[in-house]
Amino acid sequence: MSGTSEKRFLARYRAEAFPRPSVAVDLVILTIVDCELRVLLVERKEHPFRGEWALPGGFLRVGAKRGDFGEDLDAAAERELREETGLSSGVYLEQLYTFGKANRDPRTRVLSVAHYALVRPDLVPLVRPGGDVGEVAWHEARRPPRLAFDHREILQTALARIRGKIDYTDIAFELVPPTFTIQELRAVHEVVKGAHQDPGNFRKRFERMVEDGLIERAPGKRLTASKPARVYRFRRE
Amino acid sequence: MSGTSEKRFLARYRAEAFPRPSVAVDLVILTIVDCELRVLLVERKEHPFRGEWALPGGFLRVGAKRGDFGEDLDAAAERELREETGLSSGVYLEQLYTFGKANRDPRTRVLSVAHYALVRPDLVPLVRPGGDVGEVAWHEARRPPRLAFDHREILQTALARIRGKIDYTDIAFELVPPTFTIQELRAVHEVVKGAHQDPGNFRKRFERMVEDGLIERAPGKRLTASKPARVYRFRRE
DNA sequence: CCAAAAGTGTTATTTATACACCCATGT
DNA sequence: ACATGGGTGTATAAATAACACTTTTGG
Repeated sequence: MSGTSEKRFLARYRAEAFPRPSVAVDLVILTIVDCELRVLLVERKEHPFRGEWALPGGFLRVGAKRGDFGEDLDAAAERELREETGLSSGVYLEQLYTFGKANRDPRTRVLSVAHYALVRPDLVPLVRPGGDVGEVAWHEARRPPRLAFDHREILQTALARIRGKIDYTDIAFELVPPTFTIQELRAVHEVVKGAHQDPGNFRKRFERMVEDGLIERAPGKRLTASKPARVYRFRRE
Repeated sequence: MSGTSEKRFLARYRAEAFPRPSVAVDLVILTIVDCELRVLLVERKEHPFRGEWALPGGFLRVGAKRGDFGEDLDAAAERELREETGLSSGVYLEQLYTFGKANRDPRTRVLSVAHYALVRPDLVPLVRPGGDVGEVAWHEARRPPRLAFDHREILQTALARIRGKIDYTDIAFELVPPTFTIQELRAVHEVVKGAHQDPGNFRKRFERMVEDGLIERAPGKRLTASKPARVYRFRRE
């Protein structure tokens, strides 16, 4: 398969012949706290956009030496997530879109391969902003402050994505604790869609998921302001 | 907004400090001919994978000089599409996914920002493979030949994408001529989903789209092997 | 007792699925 | 005349939506 002429070609290949873009991996890290969608933002310590809020992210590591090509793209996203939150597992992470307007970064040509992450509310207290950065905080995802670069557009794209996926995928379960009540799951749908969900009708959808084996009863009850509610858990296959 | 300290920072910024990946824009160009999903492939003239089939594509153009940052990512995709097919309008083009395994290209680190395009069957005869390349041909998308790089995975991803989108978007209309019969649109659904669609039931869905103003009657009839069929057209808003 | 939220039920409308059948046309 | 495929109808099941109601708890 790999003939000698191909080997010779590769040995002679000059990778530096053409200019290349930098590639950033930016993260839209979302959670729900107090029935509000929140996004994790960092304050920029350096130019450009110094002092403004931005999505956490970093550059894709590309090996410098021959034979070392660096890290996989999805590994870079996981590394960034770990660096920014301290969380290394139990977080849903998915590639979102690649943003590539030529002048989106004033420094040089930078492509942003944006990803989004969904952090369960029970993990939020464990989030430990990574070492070197300055201010890090959760903000209202729907009313973010002024954002650096095209990060506002990236955020909007992420919100549109989860809104579109919540009805036919399992992502809602990434935004509730390991055990949850019907109302808690309904609250997730309401927050993500930004629309009221009828409790009775939602219950029917919920019960269908139980029948289908997607959800199962969990022991115990959840104490609320009134009548305690039954708790369930998502059955990961 | 852009203070003098920021201007100084940008003036001093050394873009070449860290190694960068090459960024390719690869295209999954699909059409339907004779009730079969087809993908446009090119034969590689150079190493690596010389002589094997591959998705058409090329490198993102990044400006070399300061102040010239090159072309937008979506402009690059359109340019590639034009170069490979000669078609400059009337073709649906959408970003698919960015593939970034570190060793997906044996030459050097190359990210592939894959896009997919849908070419209406009436435009297929107008396709003029661009200048310099060698063999170019339509292949069965479901049974492609051996493909270079990770292009098989990219193709599969594109097929999965259109399968998932055909029921709740307008992409089916990108795979029929400007005017079409109910059966022609049904054939598109059957080919994309790979499953039989009941003619009577599909007609009901179709009629609902007519009521909703999404589709309208077009003058004339389509001659078939038997009774001539009514033709319709998609109403672009 | 009472407010609040959990949990249940009713009905109408729309949509999906399976399938039987009529009708116009070219050969 | 007849096979072919266009065009139509019917019955059932299931999903969606609007909304009224009962029950169980904490205060």
